Amino acid sequence: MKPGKNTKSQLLTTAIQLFAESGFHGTTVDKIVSAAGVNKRMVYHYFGDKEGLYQSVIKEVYDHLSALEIQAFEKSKTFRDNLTEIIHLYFDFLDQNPHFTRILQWENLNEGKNIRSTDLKLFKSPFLGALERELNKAKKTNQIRADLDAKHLLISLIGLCQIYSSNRYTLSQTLGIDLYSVKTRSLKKEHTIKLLLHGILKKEQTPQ
Amino acid sequence: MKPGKNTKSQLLTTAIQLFAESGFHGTTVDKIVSAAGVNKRMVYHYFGDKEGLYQSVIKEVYDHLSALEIQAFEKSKTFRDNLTEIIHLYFDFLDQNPHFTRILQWENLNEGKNIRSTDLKLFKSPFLGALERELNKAKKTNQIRADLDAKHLLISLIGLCQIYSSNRYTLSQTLGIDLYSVKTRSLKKEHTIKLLLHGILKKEQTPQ
Amino acid sequence: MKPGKNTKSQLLTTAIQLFAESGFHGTTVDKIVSAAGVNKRMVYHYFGDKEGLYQSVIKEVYDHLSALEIQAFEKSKTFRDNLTEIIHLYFDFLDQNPHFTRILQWENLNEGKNIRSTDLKLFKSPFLGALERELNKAKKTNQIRADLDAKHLLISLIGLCQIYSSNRYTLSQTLGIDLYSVKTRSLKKEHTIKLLLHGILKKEQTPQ
Amino acid sequence: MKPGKNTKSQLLTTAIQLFAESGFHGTTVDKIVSAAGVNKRMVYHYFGDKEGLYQSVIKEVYDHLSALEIQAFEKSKTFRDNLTEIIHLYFDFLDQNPHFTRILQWENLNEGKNIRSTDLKLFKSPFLGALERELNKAKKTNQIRADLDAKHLLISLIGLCQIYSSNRYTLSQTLGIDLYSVKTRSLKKEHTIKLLLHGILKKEQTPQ
DNA sequence: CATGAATGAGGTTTCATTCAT
DNA sequence: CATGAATGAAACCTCATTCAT
Repeated sequence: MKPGKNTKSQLLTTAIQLFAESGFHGTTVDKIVSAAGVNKRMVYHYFGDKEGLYQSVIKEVYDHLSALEIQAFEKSKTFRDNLTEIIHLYFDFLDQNPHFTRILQWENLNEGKNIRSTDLKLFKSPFLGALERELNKAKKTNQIRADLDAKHLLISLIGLCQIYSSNRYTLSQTLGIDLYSVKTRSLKKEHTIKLLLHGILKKEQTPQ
Repeated sequence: MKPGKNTKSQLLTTAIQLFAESGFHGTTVDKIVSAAGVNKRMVYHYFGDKEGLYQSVIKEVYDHLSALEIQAFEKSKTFRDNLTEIIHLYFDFLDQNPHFTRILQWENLNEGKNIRSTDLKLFKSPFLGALERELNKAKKTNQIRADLDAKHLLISLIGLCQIYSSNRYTLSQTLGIDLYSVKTRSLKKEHTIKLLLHGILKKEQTPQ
Repeated sequence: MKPGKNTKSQLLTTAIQLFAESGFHGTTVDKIVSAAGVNKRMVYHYFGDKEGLYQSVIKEVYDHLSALEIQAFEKSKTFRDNLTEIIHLYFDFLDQNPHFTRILQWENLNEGKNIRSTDLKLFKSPFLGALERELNKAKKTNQIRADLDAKHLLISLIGLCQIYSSNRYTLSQTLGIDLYSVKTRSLKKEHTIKLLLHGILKKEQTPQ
Repeated sequence: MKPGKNTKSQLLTTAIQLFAESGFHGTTVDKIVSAAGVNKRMVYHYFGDKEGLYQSVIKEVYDHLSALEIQAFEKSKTFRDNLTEIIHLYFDFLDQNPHFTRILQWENLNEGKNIRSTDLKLFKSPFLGALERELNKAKKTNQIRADLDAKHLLISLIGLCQIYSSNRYTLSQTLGIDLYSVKTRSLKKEHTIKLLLHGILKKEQTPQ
């Protein structure tokens, strides 16, 4: 293993963590290099400047997200089970990868400046392709409403799942409940799955 | 009008705008006072420090949000119309008050540090009370699923609406569509209302 | 009682305390007016500026010191008792007026800038006159060494007494004893009186 | 010589001078770096903050003082000569190291805040050990009073010598003499030595 | 490839003082 | 006589970045 690679990946790993925690302006190069245990100069050697490091972080996050698609829609059979599965998958992903989703939120607040300026142009949602295929199949077999648009449905799915983490603190405040108690964790899945299935499936397919 | 009040409110207004745009760390006191046209010292006179100003901004946002409840669930009659109305209201609010919703998102990323440290403890969601009342009425008349929980439903509603603005830039990127074109603006409302109504209403009540 | 006088004296009292504690540069006008409970503008009204207030403080301290002379050398009879008395007096004065002696120390460190620029030119040590008279009497009666100079003796007396308070903290550190324990308080008096009496009196007058 | 060491020691040297002249609050970081000819950032690089620099200065002063003991009580023979020698030494030290003694005085006025917070805990007076040894010898040979305590004697010695510099300006003012004229410089030594010797020695040992 | 020192611009905050009423 | 708002200079400190080795 080349020693340099180690320094670079160490920087990237630490930067993901710190940028996720505090955003671009809330993190300093000093904090990153000190947490990573590498020399400050190395940031400029490997990434040009702080912004270069940040963009590498964004790219890393997107690459990580891509891996999701591979898992989705592979095991289950019926559309209904597939949708159930995907919601579980997405909730679990959000829980297990808070760094990555936080980075996306910072980036959205920064108005996507860094997404546009990188070579991520071609990136597609990891779910979209799979969802479109499944949706078409289900429409043909008359299982779901015919007017459903895959993109909007995907947006809704993401919104329904992400809101629990993205607005975790303000919702806790205004609703007076802890969104991350064990109890709530299973309740939110159940609620979301039911809502989506009822919202999508034709009447005769609707679960009790 | 007292002379000092003007300076203070000028600072607050400008701070809301700039904190909304760039977050706490992305904004400088210098930028704020220069945009507000007041002396820098006044920030410390009225708000203690930068963080005090930020907390006043948060408080202002919450106070503004409270005004929403007054409008909700007042005009329409049936539950179905009421829900439709509330979604329109919420989408419109998000569109018309990007500053306020952005502030909340920054604050969520900051892990709610400032929400907790202020005297906003007693704040309740402006919609929750109204939604709970409507939900109970609709359950009694057998219009909706009996297992629906008002808080989770509210979370879902917020998630379905907010995702279009909160993830505007990453979604545009990954789905390849402009979420704020005129066409999409009406499509998203239509889609969301249908999804929610189907998701909630009993089968015989479901719209075609 | 005029209300203005009250404000002025309130400022002066508070300023003595704060300047004594932290010196000229360690104290702010804001702290003084806030502790005094008066409006900031009043400092400039009554004293011109911060330095004017400081000089008024110095003057107040000197005036206070003058009152000492009245007490000294009045009650006792023999020179020996008189000297004993004066040392007691001086130690007690230092203990009871820490503010005043501290002010003098700050001023010495400031190289006497404010002493010289005020109208304190004519001020004399409260002890010097009395000491000179006593010394002359004692020399004539052959009680003490003939080569003693009143001024140097006074300096030594001040030095012997003041060192316990002026170097309180560094001495505590380097000698490992608390200079302000009850025990030390009487020991230091005893020690100093003996040292001075032995140092001054002719052999046949020396106490055992 | 390492490149950085130079900047650090340059800062320290300049800081000793300026802190001695004007105290902690009377000196600014800007003045120090400009006088030292180094970049302001270096203060924070090497010392953390202004207070860190100040504490390093205090430590430097103490370390410097330690060097005194080596010289004391080495050359002369009799106790009387030794005491004479030590007073000369101390007066000379005060004259030659005004910076160091002033720093101690500032620190005493600051109530020893920085002495206590550093690792100077173990520091001992450079004179105390030597003085105790000499005192014991002299007591055994019946040269001095048996009731003399080394610590109080040391305090008195310091007080007798230091008062000329510590109260230089107020004494000049109130006694009307220049304490630093050539004439006074030798007079004060003579006076102090005589006073101390008379104050300590047994009668038959007392000088004429 | 790696390091610690160095830099200058700019950040937040505090100061003594003055203004308007 | 008294007040709170306002001011500009300057204080302490931090930033991203570069230099010299």
